[in-house]
Amino acid sequence: MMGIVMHHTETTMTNTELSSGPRRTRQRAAVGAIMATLNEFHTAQEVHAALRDQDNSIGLATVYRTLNQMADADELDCIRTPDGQSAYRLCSHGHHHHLVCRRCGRTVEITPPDFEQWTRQVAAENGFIDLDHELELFGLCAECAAA
Amino acid sequence: MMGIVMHHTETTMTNTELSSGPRRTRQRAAVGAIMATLNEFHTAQEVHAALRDQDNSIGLATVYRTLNQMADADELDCIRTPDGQSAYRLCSHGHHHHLVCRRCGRTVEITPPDFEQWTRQVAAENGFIDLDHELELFGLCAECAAA
DNA sequence: CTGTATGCAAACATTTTGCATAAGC
DNA sequence: GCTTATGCAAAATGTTTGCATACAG
Repeated sequence: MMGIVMHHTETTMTNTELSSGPRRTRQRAAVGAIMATLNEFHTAQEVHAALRDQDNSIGLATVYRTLNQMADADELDCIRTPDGQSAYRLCSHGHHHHLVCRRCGRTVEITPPDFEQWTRQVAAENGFIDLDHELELFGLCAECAAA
Repeated sequence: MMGIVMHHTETTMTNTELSSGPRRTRQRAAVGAIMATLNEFHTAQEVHAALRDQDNSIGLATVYRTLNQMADADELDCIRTPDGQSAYRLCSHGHHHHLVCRRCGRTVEITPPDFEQWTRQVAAENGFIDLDHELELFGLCAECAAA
């Protein structure tokens, strides 16, 4: 973690970080493809099961790794479901937020007025940088409320 | 779970559910007391550790059970932290939100303008009831940014 | 005394990680 | 041919549960 000195004379990775992202593998393509077809949030387990069901099974760990990476790369949005699982969805066009039914999981996209701008202002006022935020509303949708 | 018929002639619990809530035990009092002193969200593990530190140690499972029960009884608010733990806080009268440094944990209380009112409006527009929400901002505070 | 609450340890579920192997570039 | 990605199984994590015991009412 500290003070490790590398003594080998030359690395193979010559050019300055032209490494150009992750390698294109069947598994990564499969995850990307299936995420493209899903419009709601889904857990890693669900994605894994869905791939298995379409005879394109890949390792569960790989699903977790890939989803994490895609989320880190801002390709996916990630939220925590009320029961504590991570759920992912294709990240379209800048952050957005959701109104989620805590029973059936139905989600509605919402856009708070002036929200992003307000977060920047608050952060600036308090000397914070490198801002991120999390905003979700939870409730019972009409159907679940009726049932 | 179903169809279990009790054959003993009389139960001890005579009157119609005058059971009057949970029993008052040292452990439950300890959890209640410590939650009363905390103004931020804290996980079960943190509560357990805090009690141990003040030589009032109780079982971890009991902490989980008690917090769950208090949350079910609407005595505590519960959120999920970004890393997937449940965090509890005394259920106060009008929610507030925070700007949290993701390095040192320093928190600043923030009050989005018209936020609660806006959430009610959005929920109503979408037929959602029994609303709850979660809003936190994360960033690097000035000190941590300098370091 | 009766039944609920506790503590402990084991069970559980979800997610992460170590390591040998396969595969991309 | 380097090096990254994968799969598997094991570890780690956070939480819940079964059961014998302690204790509140």
